[in-house]
Amino acid sequence: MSGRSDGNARFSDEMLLMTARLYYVDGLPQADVARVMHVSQPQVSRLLSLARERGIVRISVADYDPRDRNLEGLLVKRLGLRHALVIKTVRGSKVRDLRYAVAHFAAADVSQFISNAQTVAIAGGRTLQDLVDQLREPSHRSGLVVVQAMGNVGSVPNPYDGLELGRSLASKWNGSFLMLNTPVLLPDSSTRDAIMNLGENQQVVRRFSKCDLALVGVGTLQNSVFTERGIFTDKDIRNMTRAGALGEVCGRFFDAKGQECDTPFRDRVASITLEQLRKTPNVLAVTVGADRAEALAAAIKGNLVKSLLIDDVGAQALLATAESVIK
Amino acid sequence: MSGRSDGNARFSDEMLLMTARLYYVDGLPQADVARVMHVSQPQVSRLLSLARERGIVRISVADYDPRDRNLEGLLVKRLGLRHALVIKTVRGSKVRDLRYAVAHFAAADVSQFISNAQTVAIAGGRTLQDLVDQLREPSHRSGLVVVQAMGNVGSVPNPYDGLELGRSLASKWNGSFLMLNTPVLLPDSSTRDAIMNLGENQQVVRRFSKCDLALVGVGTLQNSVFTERGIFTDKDIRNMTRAGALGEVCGRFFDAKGQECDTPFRDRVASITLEQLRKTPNVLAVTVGADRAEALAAAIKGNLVKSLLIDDVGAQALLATAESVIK
DNA sequence: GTCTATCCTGAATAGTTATTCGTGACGAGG
DNA sequence: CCTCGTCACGAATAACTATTCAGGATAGAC
Repeated sequence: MSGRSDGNARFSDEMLLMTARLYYVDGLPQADVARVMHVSQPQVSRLLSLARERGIVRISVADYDPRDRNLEGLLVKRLGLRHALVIKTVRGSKVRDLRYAVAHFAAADVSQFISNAQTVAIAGGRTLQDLVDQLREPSHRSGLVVVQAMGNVGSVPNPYDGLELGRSLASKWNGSFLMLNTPVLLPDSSTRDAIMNLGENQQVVRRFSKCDLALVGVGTLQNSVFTERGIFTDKDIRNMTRAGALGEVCGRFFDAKGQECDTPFRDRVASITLEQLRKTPNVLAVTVGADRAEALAAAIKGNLVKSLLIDDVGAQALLATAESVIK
Repeated sequence: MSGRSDGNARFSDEMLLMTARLYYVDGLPQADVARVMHVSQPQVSRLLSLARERGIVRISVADYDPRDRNLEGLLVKRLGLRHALVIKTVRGSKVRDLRYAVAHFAAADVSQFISNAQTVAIAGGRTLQDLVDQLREPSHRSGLVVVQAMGNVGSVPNPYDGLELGRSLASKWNGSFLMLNTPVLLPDSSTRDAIMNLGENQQVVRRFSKCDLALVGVGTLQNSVFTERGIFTDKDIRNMTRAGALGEVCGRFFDAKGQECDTPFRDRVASITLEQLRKTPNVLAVTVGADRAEALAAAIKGNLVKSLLIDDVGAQALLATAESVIK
């Protein structure tokens, strides 16, 4: 609790001021400033960052609100969402960049959600990955428990699966992480039950009912974890379609009303159940793009999803879909 | 007087704002900003400079006063100078960098002097060169007449001789320049008079009496135009010393009282006379360093110099010299 | 006094930004 | 419809800036 408050006290304000003036006001390159100040160019670079730090130089940017409050309001009002985060995006971007932008601009708000929670369930997905990457714990708080919401897909660990995301999220909040130690899809219902009842997994399953917050993606038939990783065949997809499946959350498929579809897969999935999600106070779906509109509308209608983080184009598509259903 | 007021109107403020936010607030490198904004990195660079231009980004530096007002006050008070510009400098700098710094920080103030003048005489010297290099005409004014205060030294044109400096100064103010077409040192008095009376040079000589402002350097015996260019021999210097010479202005040597020394050189010099300088309302001496203190003190005492631009170390030395003389 | 441990520095260089320049798009004039 | 002039764009690259690293200075421990 002694000195050490500021960094380098050895540089006088006068010196920093002169350096800053030459660089920022007069526009000299650092090498020229260095000659005038009789120091080396690297030192000028250091002096300048110190000057910024000490507030001798101030760079202010007019406020930019990355959120589309208008669309957010519509989503909350028309779909009954608890929270909506709609991020403005640039048209024509690649999905990869879109995900990054959405995650970047939403990070601060999502951090709030997380900091207010005790227990958080987390699924997988690339937008979720970007989001977790961008998160920074706002204050040095501890006690957060993160649980993996669904089993692992395939045997190759993947940086955007719940396992990695959960681990990363927990470490950022200095919290603890509980993994769900099982493949997401098991050969049959009894095996599934057996594995989920193992002592270690019971730790996790018990938490599924006690989460304050779940972070999930929402998939479509064409674009779910199973489809993407090649676990589903075309035939499987047709079967699912026949069963009325419109979307997927945590490996579980649901219909237009957000009710879980009764298919052979149903009881082989190791993940938080839709019923448990429904009982979770806040379920934040994180998606990007317009192609998930129907699935999202259904998930929201079924109360599987309570809050939404999405790009503005996706939000507009979702609203359009919801409207057309009402008509 | 039509459109064309601002640069690129094709970029929305929204876009600039977002770019600026990502770069300045979030600290992303331009390449990353480019991906998010779906443009190229060079475009981000352009967007950012446009954002600064439009005031969306503001970089402010606490005011830095490069002048030592305290020393200036002392100089004006104790030596009776009209104006004193004392520039703060960093100890240990090379003379080259010192000259640059002094010129840089004084440029704006000297520009004022020049803009207020009708006719300006200019001598040579390296600090003067740096000064002229840094000058920018403040408003687009015309009508300035610049005259070369002393003949040329040697046959190799030199970028810090009056010829070049005068040409450069005049062009910056969109004024006209009159050169003094002669070597500074002639074989004898009659040749000197003959050349100075040539029609073309008479144009210039006549102006010598009508200058509002003269920009000059002040030399010492060890360090004058003549010494530096190898025109003086050691013997010449000894002769000068014997004649009481302490300093030099425009090729003319003066003693401790600022009176011109009566030496063989005296009548062979082609330049503005000391008497003409005395009658010039403002003579700004521009020097750097402590070694000219005595010469400066004498020049000021003799009313050859009315104003002074100097570094703080030089100013202090000058004050010390002046004090010791008084005692 | 000697030995660490720590900190500071600038040369070298990795990393980032600004500019140049060739290309292609667009529009006015033929 | 073609030609020409103008302009904007981004690839290449020049210019500039930040960081790394190794060596030297300094302060404190013994």
